[in-house]
Amino acid sequence: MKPIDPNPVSNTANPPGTTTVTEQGKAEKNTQDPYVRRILEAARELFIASGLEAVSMHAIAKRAGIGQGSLYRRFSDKGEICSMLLRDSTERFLTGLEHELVFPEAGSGALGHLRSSIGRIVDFIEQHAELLQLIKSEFTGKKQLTQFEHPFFRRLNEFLKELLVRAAASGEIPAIDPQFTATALIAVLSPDLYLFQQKQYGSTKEQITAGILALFVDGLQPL
Amino acid sequence: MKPIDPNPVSNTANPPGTTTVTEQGKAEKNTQDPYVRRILEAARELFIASGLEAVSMHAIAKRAGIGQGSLYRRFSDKGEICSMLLRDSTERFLTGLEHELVFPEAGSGALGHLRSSIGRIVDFIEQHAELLQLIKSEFTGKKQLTQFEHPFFRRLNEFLKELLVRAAASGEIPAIDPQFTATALIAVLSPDLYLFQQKQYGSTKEQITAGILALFVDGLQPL
DNA sequence: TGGATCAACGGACAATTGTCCGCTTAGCAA
DNA sequence: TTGCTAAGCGGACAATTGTCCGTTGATCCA
Repeated sequence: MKPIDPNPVSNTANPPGTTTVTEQGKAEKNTQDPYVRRILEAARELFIASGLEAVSMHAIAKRAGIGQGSLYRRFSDKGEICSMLLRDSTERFLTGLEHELVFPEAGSGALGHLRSSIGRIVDFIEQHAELLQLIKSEFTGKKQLTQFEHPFFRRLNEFLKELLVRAAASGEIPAIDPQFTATALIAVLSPDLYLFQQKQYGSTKEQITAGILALFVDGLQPL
Repeated sequence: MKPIDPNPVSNTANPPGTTTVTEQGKAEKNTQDPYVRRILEAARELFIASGLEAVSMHAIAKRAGIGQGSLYRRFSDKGEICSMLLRDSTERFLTGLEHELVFPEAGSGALGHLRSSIGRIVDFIEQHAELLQLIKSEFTGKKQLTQFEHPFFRRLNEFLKELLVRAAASGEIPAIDPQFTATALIAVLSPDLYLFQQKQYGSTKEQITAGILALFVDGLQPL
């Protein structure tokens, strides 16, 4: 597909032991690359000015003062640009959730933890529904992937699975398939469903949260 | 957007009382229109020959021996063509489900009915996952809609809601929000999740069905 | 300092989607 | 039959996406 994008910082050989650059590492690096900054800055300005849909890749390249090819070398579609623009938010959000996995609040158990996390996730989805939706549609369109394969949802999936495993281990819920249940939870937490319920039935955030909790927390408690 | 497509069968004034043509009616009519038949036939042939993705609207028009404009007048995108190609299957399937709503099997109650229906829906999704997926992505791309707004999922939603209402009325499950629960069920039954579980974890149809039942049938039973 | 090398730049280009509009032709009245 | 009207056909066109390749400029060595 696209040629491998080598580390643009320096042409000298990599110091031993650092040859493999993780996806994460690459993305972090990108954010500091002034070239990438220009692109992201241009995109943000245009998005704010005209809305997400109205902005073309060509327009972003032009605004950033670079060619089409150069833009596509960094970002293979608009969804990837959105991903990067959301990166700070998602990173902070996921890190926060994962941090609590290491130092859980005492007292409420894994199921209580799940309950409060779902609330926070719904908050986050609500805040970023539109961008997340665009990320998803670009992502699934080009690369034949489902939303579940997006890095953000992957990490969320792992997080939820861990909570479910803990709840099962401590006997708070019966032994269900934690992998499947976590994915199902992601499906229900997706911006898609949120936006639909809101638009179609005028559901509030509280109603949606309650519905999810009834299914995935209360519903799982031992009979 | 596109000019209203009047009933192509006759130019004479409509008989009184039949002026409003339902979406349903329009679609039924289309299927019989030889012009539309040609398009669907061409599309089917090309799809079989080259796969869904590889076929362009232009190619379909060319194969059908008509112009681009004429093609777009009938079908605003590839997803709509797929919808129509699947129409017979979905119609038969939904009619079957809805029929049982009127004449339910005695003995198992609404919850048992829900259980068996979910099994049948998963079967159907499995059979048509690829086409349904394409329908969804085209649909959501152009018209800013979520998968839940597609006629097929709408009807499925209504069906599931009715079963949930009955189960709640007969005391088999607690009084949950049937509308939300039905939509959540759709989200979990979507081809997206099915394909992901299958591809990523090699899940079988039985495992997926079991996971759904655990959440939406067993999980809802009174505590 | 000068030349060789090569990564990466960016614009031109092909492919696709969806719209628009001039022309054809079917249907009707005289 | 002839002329009128309008439905709708279909190709040309604009817009967008994503790729390819000729060119540029930085780095390194002599």
